[in-house]
Amino acid sequence: METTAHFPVRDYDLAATLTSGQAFRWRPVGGAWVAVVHGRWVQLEQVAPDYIRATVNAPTADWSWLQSYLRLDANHQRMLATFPVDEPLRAAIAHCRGLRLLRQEPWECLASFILSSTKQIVQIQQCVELLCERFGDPIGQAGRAVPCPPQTASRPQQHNSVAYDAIHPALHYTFPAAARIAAATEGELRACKMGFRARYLMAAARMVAGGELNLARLGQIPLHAARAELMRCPGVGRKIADCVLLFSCGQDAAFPIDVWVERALQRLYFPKRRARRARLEHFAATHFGPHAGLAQQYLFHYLRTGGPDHPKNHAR
DNA sequence: ATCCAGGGTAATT
DNA sequence: AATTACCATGGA
Repeated sequence: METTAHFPVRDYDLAATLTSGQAFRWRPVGGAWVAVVHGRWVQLEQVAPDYIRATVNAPTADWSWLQSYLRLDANHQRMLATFPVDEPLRAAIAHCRGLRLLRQEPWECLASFILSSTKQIVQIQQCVELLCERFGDPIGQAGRAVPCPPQTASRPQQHNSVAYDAIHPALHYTFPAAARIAAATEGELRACKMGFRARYLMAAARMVAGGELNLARLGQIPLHAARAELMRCPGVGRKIADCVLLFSCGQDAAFPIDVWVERALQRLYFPKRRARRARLEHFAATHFGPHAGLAQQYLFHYLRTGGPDHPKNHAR
């Protein structure tokens, strides 16, 4: 049993994947990335283009939880080969070939994206972290128990992770279970800066904790059925439902359309006249193939970090 | 200061 | 069947 494991990879850009707006708890620490996954503290580092090193805080024989999370069994080349050959996708893939999808824990993913509406990614990160600090369980990097978080744990230095981990290397929190959120009050949730989303999160937590909404089933039923199931939650529309299905349920045809992707589809595929949302949804469902969700992630990442619309490229 | 952010909902046109 | 206001909050 080891606390370190090495995973051979090909076309896996760890940094791009962990910062592409699908997961919100990864923080840079030196050249590595730290988060809590499946209740365990874990540090990941791309030690070479074809190797990812994982370090955990307790001797571990079974790494399947991490292999699943990183989707290490996915055949990335084959997935890219299913894409239609068009210029926007070609440019997006050329910009970052190793962008991957993760398979996160469904409840964490659902809760996080309920908090995402009309928020910037940095804001979502802060909100999620605050939620974990208030309602999650403290765990230690070194595997030792963390008896009591410091009194000011609610705002540990703005989450500047590098400095923070150097000073308090052991302080991390699990993502709170649905039952824990359901047992809180809406006021306590609002104190985590989630505003009007507190009511939505509470409702979803009760549905999940009460067994009324079975997240584990969402990956095994047709996409449209899974989507409808998630949209029973107040505050969860098609976009958030598709995010949860794509980022945590392995529904690879799910295609969340946010403001960035909508602009991309509009400008790149319907430059002449304005296409309605329903038109874009139909186009996405028919044009990009069985791995449409990955294509969506490529367009999103490209537009946000280097595409023609990016500020650094002085474009409009 | 004003605008906008990985939206959703209910109220108006 | 389409727009519009509103929801809290913080960063740009």
